Amino acid sequence: MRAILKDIITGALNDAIAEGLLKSTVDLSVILERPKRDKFGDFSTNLAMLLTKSEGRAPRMIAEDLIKGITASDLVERCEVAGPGFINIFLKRSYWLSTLAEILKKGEGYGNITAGGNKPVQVEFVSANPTGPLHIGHGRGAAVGDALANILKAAGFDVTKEYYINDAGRQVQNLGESIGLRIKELAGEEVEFGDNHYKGDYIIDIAKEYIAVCGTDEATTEDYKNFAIKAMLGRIEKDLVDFGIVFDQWFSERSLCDGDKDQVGATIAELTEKGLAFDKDGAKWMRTTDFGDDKDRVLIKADGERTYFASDIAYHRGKIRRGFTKIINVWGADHHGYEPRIRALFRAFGHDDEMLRVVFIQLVALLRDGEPVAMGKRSGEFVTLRQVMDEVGTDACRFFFLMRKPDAQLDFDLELAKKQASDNPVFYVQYAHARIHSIARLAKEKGIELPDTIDVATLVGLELGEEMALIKHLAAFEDVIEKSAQLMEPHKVTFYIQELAGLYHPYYNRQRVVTDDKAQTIARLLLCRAVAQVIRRGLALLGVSAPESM
RNA sequence: GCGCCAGUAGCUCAGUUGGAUAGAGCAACUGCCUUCUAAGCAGUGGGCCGGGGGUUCGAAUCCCUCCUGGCGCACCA
Repeated sequence: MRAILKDIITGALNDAIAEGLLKSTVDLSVILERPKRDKFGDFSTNLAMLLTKSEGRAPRMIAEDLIKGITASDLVERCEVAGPGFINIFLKRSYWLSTLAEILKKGEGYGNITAGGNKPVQVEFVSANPTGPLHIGHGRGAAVGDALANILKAAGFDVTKEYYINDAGRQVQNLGESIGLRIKELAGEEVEFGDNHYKGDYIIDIAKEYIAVCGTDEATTEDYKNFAIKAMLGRIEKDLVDFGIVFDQWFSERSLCDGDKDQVGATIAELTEKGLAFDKDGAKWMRTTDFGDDKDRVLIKADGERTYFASDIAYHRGKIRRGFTKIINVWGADHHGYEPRIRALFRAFGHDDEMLRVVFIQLVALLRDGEPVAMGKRSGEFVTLRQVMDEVGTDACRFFFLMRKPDAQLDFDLELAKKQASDNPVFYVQYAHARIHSIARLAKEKGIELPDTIDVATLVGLELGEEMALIKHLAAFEDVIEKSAQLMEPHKVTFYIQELAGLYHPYYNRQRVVTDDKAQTIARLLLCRAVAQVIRRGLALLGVSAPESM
């Protein structure tokens, strides 16, 4: 739709130039916006104001020369110059009705656009260490990552969702040791835990599982570690599945340094060859400062052990090699200091680091009736995703995680999320959907049949201002998806469907859909169907269900 | 000290290639159920867009500076 309008305006511009009214040949990309006020039209452009410099004339005069060509289009009802030189465009009602017909025709596919050009994109998210259960911070990352993946898919990208498993290195070593200690303890031995050991109850559970499966024979920390990683990942995957998230790929860090195909070693060797790695103080470093980092980074420590960063350069190198043209990492905001070195890696290997996009997830502050849940601002770290999910349900949980832009701290009120009233946004939106289905059921009972083919004539019964407002909002859905994908901000979809529900409820309250006026009833039923369809699709992008009755 | 993110209505937040009178939800107050779900709707009040400079026809938006808050500055992951 936007494209059609741009064509109209560009056409008007060219006409004006051809007639000698304008002289500018500057290639301006036409900026179209949806004005805040109805009286400013369905769309407006500031093109004339942008041309003042090159034309050397007042913007309103330039605008006058442009509106002739715009008005000539048969989609345009009228077109006027306003304010400092805006061109406000009003489209014909028939245009909007045909748009609604189009939306209905596309059905569930409405919302799919081609902006992504089918380019392969990877979204890596959650990637929590398999050393403990997912907490609500991970949950927010999971909700954002998954919604982002859905939105990018709708925007026409070829998306792969990936979880990076940190199954190598110190942390999982600590995990193995922790299990070993608990097993000894269970056997009645006196044990002492170190600061680095995991002491949660889940460790005891896994220790018991180990005994049940493998017996009490002497075993190595390596055995415990491998068992525990598997057990933890099983729990994490279960949490995620129950949260509605299924990954395309689980990528093991360990697989990057498996003996014969040691990609970490190979990547380090390559950096050394390029002169980008050097030895200092008994350690091997990467010269990340050459690529914008504020200090160089250690790859291999003086004790011979590799750093996490060493694995990560091999991992990201691999992402590029796997052919992804856009690489998205969803990280906790506390990792933002890590971004420059990863960016450095892209540039070190001659890639445009623009292909990397890191989405940072801010903390979640859990509240109950407005009061902080646990002491301390990091309460989110101590509450598991499972607890919250079980308490408020996955729908409310996911919706709440997506109500704010990822990089803004989020207040999550558990009582509000459970509340079945209009001040709970998730219920507000779902309720609009359920109401429409309720009407549809009534219509069906009354034997009202909807036509198979829908055109403008079918919809002429829609003539109220609030009906046009609904249609125009429906028509904006694809723009929202494009923008949301482009900026990697799923909350735009959340806001959009809240607005849509906010337009629908008053309409429902004021107007009756099923009446004795057959033609009007059918038109209104179709409008309702379109609203339900878009709400359902929007909720689906967020990973939230759309119940047909509540 | 340096870096990143933020500061918009009482609260939580939208507002992103600079646009017209800065928006929404909640909370508060006042109304609305013989009618498709009142789990809803209508109305009212509410703002030096953190402060100060600058850029220009125009700034919440861009630049500089200061203040405040969060986070990060490992041979941890």
